[in-house]
Amino acid sequence: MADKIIVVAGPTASGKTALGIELALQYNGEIVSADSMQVYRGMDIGTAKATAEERAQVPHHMLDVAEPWEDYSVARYVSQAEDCCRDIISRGKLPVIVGGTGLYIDSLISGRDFAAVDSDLGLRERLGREYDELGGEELHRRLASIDPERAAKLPPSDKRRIVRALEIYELTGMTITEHDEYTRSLPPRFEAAPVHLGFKDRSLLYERIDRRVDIMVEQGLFKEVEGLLGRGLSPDCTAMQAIGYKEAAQAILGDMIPQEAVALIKLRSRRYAKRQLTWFKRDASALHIDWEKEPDFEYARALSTKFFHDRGIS
RNA sequence: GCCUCUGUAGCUCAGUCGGUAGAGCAGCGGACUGAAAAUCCGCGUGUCGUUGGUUCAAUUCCGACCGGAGGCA
Repeated sequence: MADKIIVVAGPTASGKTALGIELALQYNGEIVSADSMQVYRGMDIGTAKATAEERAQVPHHMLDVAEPWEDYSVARYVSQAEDCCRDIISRGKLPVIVGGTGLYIDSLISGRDFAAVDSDLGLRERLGREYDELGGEELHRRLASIDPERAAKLPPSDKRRIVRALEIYELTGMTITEHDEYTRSLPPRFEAAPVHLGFKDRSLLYERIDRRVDIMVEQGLFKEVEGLLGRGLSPDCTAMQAIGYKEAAQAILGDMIPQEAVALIKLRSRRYAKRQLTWFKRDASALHIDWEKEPDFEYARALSTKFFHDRGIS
Protein backbone atom coordinates (compact mmCIF):
# COMPACT_ATOMS: atom_id res chain seq x y z
CA MET A 1 0.00 0.00 0.00
CA ALA A 2 1.33 3.43 -0.95
CA ASP A 3 2.08 5.96 1.78
CA LYS A 4 -0.69 8.39 2.63
CA ILE A 5 -0.49 12.10 2.02
CA ILE A 6 -2.86 15.03 2.40
CA VAL A 7 -3.47 17.29 -0.58
CA VAL A 8 -4.89 20.80 -0.39
CA ALA A 9 -5.72 22.15 -3.82
CA GLY A 10 -7.88 24.90 -5.24
CA PRO A 11 -7.85 28.06 -7.30
CA THR A 12 -5.62 31.00 -6.58
CA ALA A 13 -6.71 33.04 -3.54
CA SER A 14 -8.88 30.28 -2.11
CA GLY A 15 -6.99 29.98 1.16
CA LYS A 16 -4.79 26.96 0.42
CA THR A 17 -1.70 28.24 2.16
CA ALA A 18 -3.43 29.01 5.43
CA LEU A 19 -5.48 25.81 5.50
CA GLY A 20 -2.38 23.79 4.64
CA ILE A 21 -0.59 25.19 7.67
CA GLU A 22 -3.60 24.46 9.88
CA LEU A 23 -3.71 20.86 8.71
CA ALA A 24 0.05 20.39 8.97
CA LEU A 25 -0.08 21.56 12.58
CA GLN A 26 -3.03 19.33 13.34
CA TYR A 27 -1.61 16.18 11.74
CA ASN A 28 2.09 16.59 12.50
CA GLY A 29 2.83 17.34 8.89
CA GLU A 30 5.17 19.29 6.68
CA ILE A 31 4.17 21.24 3.63
CA VAL A 32 5.20 20.33 0.13
CA SER A 33 4.26 23.08 -2.29
CA ALA A 34 2.82 22.09 -5.66
CA ASP A 35 3.06 25.33 -7.57
CA SER A 36 4.83 25.79 -10.87
CA MET A 37 5.85 29.37 -10.15
CA GLN A 38 6.64 29.28 -6.45
CA VAL A 39 9.58 27.03 -7.26
CA TYR A 40 11.46 30.08 -8.50
CA ARG A 41 13.74 31.94 -6.15
CA GLY A 42 13.08 35.67 -5.94
CA MET A 43 9.50 35.48 -7.16
CA ASP A 44 7.67 36.00 -3.89
CA ILE A 45 5.10 38.75 -4.04
CA GLY A 46 3.45 37.85 -7.34
CA THR A 47 3.26 34.14 -6.55
CA ALA A 48 1.82 34.73 -3.07
CA LYS A 49 4.47 32.51 -1.58
CA ALA A 50 4.14 31.59 2.09
CA THR A 51 5.73 34.29 4.23
CA ALA A 52 8.71 33.83 6.53
CA GLU A 53 6.33 33.78 9.51
CA GLU A 54 4.25 31.07 7.91
CA ARG A 55 7.31 29.04 7.06
CA ALA A 56 8.49 29.36 10.64
CA GLN A 57 5.31 27.65 11.84
CA VAL A 58 5.68 24.60 9.64
CA PRO A 59 8.53 23.44 7.39
CA HIS A 60 7.81 24.20 3.73
CA HIS A 61 9.38 22.29 0.84
CA MET A 62 9.54 22.87 -2.90
CA LEU A 63 9.70 26.64 -2.65
CA ASP A 64 12.73 28.44 -4.10
CA VAL A 65 14.21 25.31 -5.62
CA ALA A 66 15.09 26.85 -8.99
CA GLU A 67 16.49 30.07 -10.39
CA PRO A 68 14.06 32.11 -12.51
CA TRP A 69 16.17 31.71 -15.64
CA GLU A 70 16.16 27.92 -15.39
CA ASP A 71 13.78 25.76 -17.37
CA TYR A 72 11.76 23.99 -14.77
CA SER A 73 9.36 21.19 -15.63
CA VAL A 74 6.86 18.69 -14.27
CA ALA A 75 9.43 15.94 -14.49
CA ARG A 76 11.84 17.84 -12.32
CA TYR A 77 9.08 18.72 -9.90
CA VAL A 78 7.92 15.13 -9.49
CA SER A 79 11.41 13.86 -8.87
CA GLN A 80 12.23 16.55 -6.29
CA ALA A 81 8.84 16.51 -4.61
CA GLU A 82 8.82 12.74 -4.31
CA ASP A 83 12.16 12.89 -2.52
CA CYS A 84 10.74 15.50 -0.15
CA CYS A 85 7.73 13.35 0.63
CA ARG A 86 9.80 10.21 1.19
CA ASP A 87 12.05 12.14 3.55
CA ILE A 88 9.13 13.56 5.50
CA ILE A 89 7.56 10.13 5.83
CA SER A 90 10.84 8.59 6.91
CA ARG A 91 10.92 11.08 9.76
CA GLY A 92 7.50 9.92 10.87
CA LYS A 93 5.67 12.97 9.62
CA LEU A 94 2.88 13.50 7.13
CA PRO A 95 3.36 15.28 3.78
CA VAL A 96 0.76 17.94 3.14
CA ILE A 97 0.80 18.85 -0.55
CA VAL A 98 -0.44 22.41 -1.03
CA GLY A 99 -0.77 24.03 -4.40
CA GLY A 100 -2.74 25.02 -7.44
CA THR A 101 -0.84 23.38 -10.28
CA GLY A 102 -3.07 20.44 -11.07
CA LEU A 103 -0.62 18.79 -13.42
CA TYR A 104 2.10 18.78 -10.77
CA ILE A 105 -0.18 17.33 -8.11
CA ASP A 106 -1.60 14.61 -10.32
CA SER A 107 1.80 13.70 -11.68
CA LEU A 108 3.31 13.41 -8.23
CA ILE A 109 0.55 11.16 -6.94
CA SER A 110 0.20 8.94 -9.99
CA GLY A 111 3.08 6.75 -11.00
CA ARG A 112 3.85 8.82 -14.08
CA ASP A 113 7.32 8.14 -15.29
CA PHE A 114 8.85 11.04 -17.10
CA ALA A 115 12.41 9.83 -16.80
CA ALA A 116 12.00 7.60 -19.83
CA VAL A 117 12.09 10.67 -22.03
CA ASP A 118 14.82 13.24 -21.77
CA SER A 119 13.96 16.67 -23.02
CA ASP A 120 15.93 18.29 -25.77
CA LEU A 121 15.28 21.99 -26.02
CA GLY A 122 17.08 22.33 -29.33
CA LEU A 123 14.83 19.75 -30.92
CA ARG A 124 11.75 21.35 -29.43
CA GLU A 125 12.81 24.71 -30.76
CA ARG A 126 13.38 23.26 -34.22
CA LEU A 127 9.95 21.62 -34.26
CA GLY A 128 8.39 24.86 -33.06
CA ARG A 129 9.99 26.69 -35.95
CA GLU A 130 8.77 24.07 -38.41
CA TYR A 131 5.27 24.47 -37.01
CA ASP A 132 5.44 28.21 -37.60
CA GLU A 133 6.91 27.88 -41.08
CA LEU A 134 5.03 24.88 -42.47
CA GLY A 135 1.81 25.46 -40.58
CA GLY A 136 -0.16 23.48 -38.04
CA GLU A 137 -1.94 21.41 -40.66
CA GLU A 138 1.33 20.10 -42.02
CA LEU A 139 2.74 19.10 -38.62
CA HIS A 140 -0.60 17.65 -37.64
CA ARG A 141 -0.45 15.46 -40.75
CA ARG A 142 3.07 14.42 -39.86
CA LEU A 143 1.90 13.40 -36.40
CA ALA A 144 -1.07 11.54 -37.87
CA SER A 145 1.28 9.44 -39.98
CA ILE A 146 3.23 8.22 -36.94
CA ASP A 147 0.59 8.35 -34.18
CA PRO A 148 -2.93 8.63 -35.61
CA GLU A 149 -4.49 8.07 -32.20
CA ARG A 150 -2.80 11.11 -30.72
CA ALA A 151 -3.38 13.23 -33.81
CA ALA A 152 -7.09 12.49 -33.63
CA LYS A 153 -7.19 14.01 -30.16
CA LEU A 154 -5.36 17.21 -31.08
CA PRO A 155 -6.56 20.08 -33.25
CA PRO A 156 -3.90 21.42 -35.67
CA SER A 157 -3.93 24.62 -33.63
CA ASP A 158 -2.52 22.97 -30.52
CA LYS A 159 1.09 23.78 -31.24
CA ARG A 160 2.38 22.82 -27.81
CA ARG A 161 1.10 19.31 -27.83
CA ILE A 162 1.80 18.55 -31.47
CA VAL A 163 5.39 19.69 -31.04
CA ARG A 164 5.69 17.66 -27.86
CA ALA A 165 4.29 14.51 -29.47
CA LEU A 166 6.73 14.79 -32.37
CA GLU A 167 9.55 15.55 -29.97
CA ILE A 168 8.96 12.39 -27.96
CA TYR A 169 8.84 10.31 -31.12
CA GLU A 170 12.06 11.72 -32.55
CA LEU A 171 13.78 11.35 -29.20
CA THR A 172 12.71 7.86 -28.26
CA GLY A 173 11.17 6.21 -31.29
CA MET A 174 8.13 5.64 -29.09
CA THR A 175 4.89 7.42 -29.89
CA ILE A 176 3.36 9.50 -27.15
CA THR A 177 0.37 7.16 -27.16
CA GLU A 178 2.65 4.24 -26.39
CA HIS A 179 4.44 6.22 -23.73
CA ASP A 180 1.15 7.19 -22.14
CA GLU A 181 -0.03 3.60 -22.03
CA TYR A 182 3.18 2.58 -20.32
CA THR A 183 3.19 5.35 -17.76
CA ARG A 184 -0.48 4.92 -16.96
CA SER A 185 0.13 1.30 -16.06
CA LEU A 186 2.52 2.25 -13.25
CA PRO A 187 1.20 2.10 -9.67
CA PRO A 188 0.58 5.41 -7.88
CA ARG A 189 3.37 6.84 -5.73
CA PHE A 190 1.11 7.89 -2.90
CA GLU A 191 -2.39 7.43 -1.57
CA ALA A 192 -3.83 10.91 -1.51
CA ALA A 193 -6.62 12.38 0.59
CA PRO A 194 -7.43 15.47 -1.48
CA VAL A 195 -9.25 18.53 -0.21
CA HIS A 196 -10.41 20.98 -2.86
CA LEU A 197 -11.22 24.55 -1.93
CA GLY A 198 -13.65 26.91 -3.56
CA PHE A 199 -16.35 29.45 -2.91
CA LYS A 200 -20.07 28.87 -2.95
CA ASP A 201 -20.37 32.03 -5.01
CA ARG A 202 -17.61 32.36 -7.56
CA SER A 203 -17.92 36.13 -7.76
CA LEU A 204 -16.63 36.25 -4.18
CA LEU A 205 -13.49 34.44 -5.31
CA TYR A 206 -13.10 36.94 -8.13
CA GLU A 207 -13.43 39.85 -5.70
CA ARG A 208 -10.78 38.26 -3.53
CA ILE A 209 -8.49 37.89 -6.52
CA ASP A 210 -8.94 41.56 -7.43
CA ARG A 211 -8.17 42.61 -3.89
CA ARG A 212 -5.17 40.35 -3.69
CA VAL A 213 -3.72 41.80 -6.90
CA ASP A 214 -4.09 45.31 -5.48
CA ILE A 215 -2.27 44.16 -2.35
CA MET A 216 0.52 42.60 -4.41
CA VAL A 217 1.01 45.89 -6.20
CA GLU A 218 1.10 47.73 -2.87
CA GLN A 219 3.64 45.23 -1.58
CA GLY A 220 5.92 46.04 -4.47
CA LEU A 221 5.19 43.60 -7.29
CA PHE A 222 6.53 46.03 -9.88
CA LYS A 223 9.70 46.54 -7.89
CA GLU A 224 10.18 42.80 -7.65
CA VAL A 225 9.82 42.40 -11.40
CA GLU A 226 12.06 45.36 -12.05
CA GLY A 227 14.69 43.69 -9.90
CA LEU A 228 14.44 40.45 -11.86
CA LEU A 229 14.73 42.25 -15.18
CA GLY A 230 17.58 44.32 -13.77
CA ARG A 231 19.46 41.13 -13.00
CA GLY A 232 19.24 40.31 -16.68
CA LEU A 233 16.28 37.93 -16.61
CA SER A 234 14.82 37.59 -20.10
CA PRO A 235 11.15 38.57 -20.35
CA ASP A 236 10.44 35.41 -22.30
CA CYS A 237 11.83 32.76 -20.00
CA THR A 238 9.43 30.28 -18.41
CA ALA A 239 9.31 32.04 -15.05
CA MET A 240 8.24 35.28 -16.66
CA GLN A 241 5.16 33.57 -18.05
CA ALA A 242 3.74 33.88 -14.56
CA ILE A 243 0.64 36.00 -14.30
CA GLY A 244 1.58 39.31 -12.76
CA TYR A 245 5.17 39.07 -13.89
CA LYS A 246 4.71 39.21 -17.63
CA GLU A 247 2.28 42.12 -17.38
CA ALA A 248 4.46 44.04 -14.94
CA ALA A 249 7.43 43.45 -17.24
CA GLN A 250 5.48 44.86 -20.17
CA ALA A 251 4.59 47.93 -18.16
CA ILE A 252 8.20 48.38 -17.07
CA LEU A 253 9.39 48.04 -20.65
CA GLY A 254 6.85 50.67 -21.66
CA ASP A 255 4.51 48.43 -23.66
CA MET A 256 1.51 49.44 -21.55
CA ILE A 257 0.66 51.73 -18.69
CA PRO A 258 0.69 50.34 -15.15
CA GLN A 259 -3.09 50.63 -14.78
CA GLU A 260 -3.59 48.49 -17.87
CA ALA A 261 -1.14 45.95 -16.50
CA VAL A 262 -2.98 45.73 -13.19
CA ALA A 263 -6.33 45.29 -14.90
CA LEU A 264 -4.86 42.58 -17.10
CA ILE A 265 -3.33 40.77 -14.12
CA LYS A 266 -6.77 40.67 -12.49
CA LEU A 267 -8.45 39.42 -15.65
CA ARG A 268 -5.90 36.69 -16.29
CA SER A 269 -5.92 35.63 -12.66
CA ARG A 270 -9.68 35.15 -12.82
CA ARG A 271 -9.40 33.05 -15.94
CA TYR A 272 -6.60 31.06 -14.42
CA ALA A 273 -8.75 30.41 -11.36
CA LYS A 274 -11.49 29.15 -13.63
CA ARG A 275 -9.13 26.73 -15.34
CA GLN A 276 -7.97 25.50 -11.95
CA LEU A 277 -11.57 24.92 -10.90
CA THR A 278 -12.16 22.91 -14.06
CA TRP A 279 -9.11 20.80 -13.40
CA PHE A 280 -9.92 20.02 -9.78
CA LYS A 281 -13.61 19.46 -10.45
CA ARG A 282 -12.65 16.29 -12.24
CA ASP A 283 -11.52 14.48 -9.10
CA ALA A 284 -14.66 13.02 -7.59
CA SER A 285 -12.76 11.44 -4.70
CA ALA A 286 -11.89 14.80 -3.19
CA LEU A 287 -13.54 16.52 -0.27
CA HIS A 288 -14.89 19.80 -1.61
CA ILE A 289 -14.95 22.67 0.84
CA ASP A 290 -16.75 25.73 -0.48
CA TRP A 291 -16.40 28.82 1.64
CA GLU A 292 -19.50 30.84 2.37
CA LYS A 293 -17.79 34.23 2.49
CA GLU A 294 -14.15 33.64 3.41
CA PRO A 295 -11.91 30.79 4.57
CA ASP A 296 -13.20 29.42 7.86
CA PHE A 297 -10.95 26.91 9.58
CA GLU A 298 -13.51 25.73 12.10
CA TYR A 299 -15.78 24.86 9.23
CA ALA A 300 -12.94 23.18 7.34
CA ARG A 301 -11.95 21.17 10.39
CA ALA A 302 -15.49 20.01 10.94
CA LEU A 303 -15.70 18.77 7.37
CA SER A 304 -12.24 17.31 7.02
CA THR A 305 -11.62 15.43 10.25
CA LYS A 306 -13.92 12.57 9.38
CA PHE A 307 -12.78 12.60 5.78
CA PHE A 308 -9.17 12.10 6.80
CA HIS A 309 -10.07 9.60 9.51
CA ASP A 310 -11.92 7.45 6.98
CA ARG A 311 -8.76 7.44 4.90
CA GLY A 312 -6.58 6.32 7.76
CA ILE A 313 -5.19 9.71 8.69
CA SER A 314 -5.60 10.87 12.25
C1' G B 1 -41.34 74.10 -17.10
C1' C B 2 -40.36 73.64 -22.54
C1' C B 3 -37.35 71.48 -26.56
C1' U B 4 -33.90 67.78 -28.48
C1' C B 5 -31.39 63.22 -28.04
C1' U B 6 -31.47 58.50 -25.60
C1' G B 7 -33.12 53.62 -23.17
C1' U B 8 -31.57 46.50 -26.97
C1' A B 9 -26.95 40.79 -23.41
C1' G B 10 -23.17 41.94 -17.23
C1' C B 11 -20.63 46.49 -20.16
C1' U B 12 -20.02 49.44 -24.88
C1' C B 13 -22.97 49.51 -28.94
C1' A B 14 -25.19 47.64 -33.94
C1' G B 15 -29.88 46.22 -36.06
C1' U B 16 -34.82 44.98 -37.58
C1' C B 17 -38.22 49.87 -44.53
C1' G B 18 -43.27 45.62 -38.78
C1' G B 19 -42.41 38.68 -38.93
C1' U B 20 -39.58 38.04 -31.03
C1' A B 21 -32.24 40.26 -32.52
C1' G B 22 -26.03 40.27 -33.12
C1' A B 23 -20.87 42.15 -32.60
C1' G B 24 -16.68 43.32 -29.34
C1' C B 25 -15.35 42.97 -24.35
C1' A B 26 -16.82 40.50 -19.84
C1' G B 27 -18.75 35.68 -18.63
C1' C B 28 -19.72 30.28 -18.91
C1' G B 29 -18.38 25.01 -20.15
C1' G B 30 -14.44 21.67 -21.42
C1' A B 31 -9.52 19.49 -22.52
C1' C B 32 -4.85 18.88 -20.37
C1' U B 33 1.09 13.39 -19.23
C1' G B 34 8.69 16.85 -19.42
C1' A B 35 6.74 25.18 -20.97
C1' A B 36 0.89 23.91 -17.16
C1' A B 37 0.18 30.93 -13.81
C1' A B 38 1.44 27.49 -20.18
C1' U B 39 -1.42 25.80 -24.35
C1' C B 40 -5.89 24.59 -26.87
C1' C B 41 -11.32 23.69 -28.01
C1' G B 42 -16.48 25.02 -27.54
C1' C B 43 -20.97 28.30 -26.00
C1' G B 44 -24.93 34.39 -26.89
C1' U B 45 -26.41 34.07 -21.72
C1' G B 46 -32.04 38.95 -23.80
C1' U B 47 -39.62 40.57 -20.83
C1' C B 48 -35.31 44.93 -27.01
C1' G B 49 -37.39 50.83 -20.16
C1' U B 50 -42.93 50.50 -18.74
C1' U B 51 -47.79 50.86 -20.44
C1' G B 52 -51.71 51.74 -23.86
C1' G B 53 -52.95 52.13 -29.26
C1' U B 54 -52.70 50.74 -34.63
C1' U B 55 -51.86 45.77 -36.91
C1' C B 56 -52.92 38.98 -38.57
C1' A B 57 -48.23 40.29 -36.17
C1' A B 58 -44.83 45.69 -32.43
C1' U B 59 -38.30 45.49 -29.98
C1' U B 60 -39.40 48.28 -34.61
C1' C B 61 -44.88 52.80 -36.04
C1' C B 62 -47.99 56.37 -32.70
C1' G B 63 -49.28 58.26 -27.58
C1' A B 64 -48.48 58.53 -22.41
C1' C B 65 -45.40 57.52 -18.40
C1' C B 66 -40.59 56.38 -16.06
C1' G B 67 -35.05 56.70 -16.14
C1' G B 68 -30.52 59.08 -18.35
C1' A B 69 -27.79 63.08 -21.26
C1' G B 70 -27.78 67.89 -23.38
C1' G B 71 -30.02 72.69 -24.71
C1' C B 72 -33.45 76.93 -23.71
C1' A B 73 -35.35 79.33 -19.78
